[in-house]
Amino acid sequence: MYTRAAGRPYHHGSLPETLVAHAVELLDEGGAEAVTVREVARRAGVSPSAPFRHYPDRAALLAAVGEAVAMDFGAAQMAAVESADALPFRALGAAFVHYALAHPHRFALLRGGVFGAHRTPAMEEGHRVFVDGITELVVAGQRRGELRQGDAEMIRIAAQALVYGLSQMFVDNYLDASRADALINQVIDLFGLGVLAPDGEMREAAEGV
Amino acid sequence: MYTRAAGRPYHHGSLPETLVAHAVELLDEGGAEAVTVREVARRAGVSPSAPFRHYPDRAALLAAVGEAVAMDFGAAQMAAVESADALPFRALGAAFVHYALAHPHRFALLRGGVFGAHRTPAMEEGHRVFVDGITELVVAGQRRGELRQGDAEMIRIAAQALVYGLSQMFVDNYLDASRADALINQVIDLFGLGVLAPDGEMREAAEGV
DNA sequence: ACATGAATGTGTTCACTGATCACATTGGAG
DNA sequence: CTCCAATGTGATCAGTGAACACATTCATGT
Repeated sequence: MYTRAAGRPYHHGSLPETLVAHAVELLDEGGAEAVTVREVARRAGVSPSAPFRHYPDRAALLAAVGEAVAMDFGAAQMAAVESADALPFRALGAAFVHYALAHPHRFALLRGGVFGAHRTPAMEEGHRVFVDGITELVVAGQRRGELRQGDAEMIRIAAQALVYGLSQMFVDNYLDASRADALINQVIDLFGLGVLAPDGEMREAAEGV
Repeated sequence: MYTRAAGRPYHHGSLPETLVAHAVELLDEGGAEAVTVREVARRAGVSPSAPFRHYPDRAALLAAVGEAVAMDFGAAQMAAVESADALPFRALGAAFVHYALAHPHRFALLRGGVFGAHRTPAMEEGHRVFVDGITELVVAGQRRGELRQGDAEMIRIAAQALVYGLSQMFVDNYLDASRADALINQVIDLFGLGVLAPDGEMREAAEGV
């Protein structure tokens, strides 16, 4: 049973935003499966069916949470690339992994949202901007002669996969989070130079293509 | 209400295995969340509470599913590395991504299982063998002068992150699965050579460390 | 051969969840 | 000031994980 608190007026005023805020809270506490419509309603001090006025179903609520989280993530990435005097790639990669480490459950949601198939139209745009920005950075690096020539899009994808996978490994406790910084730097260095031995036959054969 | 089918004997005989088999079926059909204890019981033709005799709770059943899937995955990886005459890394990476593409839901489960924090003791051993095998391959490559010197463990982690992230991107429909083979090869090539331009200043500075 | 205890399956029940719907309340447009 | 659309409520439904007492069967020792 639910009975409205005495003080609060019948109409909440800004329920959608409040719901999302509490949902993010629950997400951070116990992952997506802990985000139950009822508990969100409970925290908002509202009846169990009230959220359905604003979100057709639980998935829609989670999608709204995904959008909110995506905004926050995007802002963090922007901040990182701007505060980096040099080596923007390293800064971006580190910021990406750090966000995943700081908010593992948000990262899991982003995986299915921003980077997944469940992108809402609103997120589509932000994501495109983000990705295009990175590709731009790659092209600029190529123009300066720093980065290898070739399909910039493909280079971006490889870099993204690397950072993405590294983040996931940390989140899954597969790697020791306390060694995160050192590992990130080593992995990025390796990605810069390549795993093939310098002056080795294999490298020269591959380079000669 | 549930009533036992007329023909079947009271005791099933091999319920645990049957339950896991049906659970894997459900996993492939609709992901982990589609694996409900009741539906598994239903398919096994057994009462809703029967599974709890063999698995203390749903999580334990899913763990058993994880083990079964891990075996299958491990076998696929072994087969790939053995059938590869040369370039075992490429074969391994491709097999990894292909498994993820063929069984996206299994891959998601493995993420939290084999590669995650929820490893059962039984999986721990298999995983160790797998990882040690890869590190061995790296060390062998270094001895032959093919691969760059340095911490073999770190090289393994980087390669794993790359393949892991690439798999996830395909699974999440972030990348076009029909272009998988070409992309895998390009990304692995890039990982071999490194993204820094050959004969560039940045590479020489980094190499000189 | 047979009794008996352990293992396994059944039925029922509970609390919780997502979802729906008729109804209550209220703010704002006219 | 009235009425209506938006918003919140309460009750209810089916499906879920889980616990429990009970039923059935298997296996083991004598």
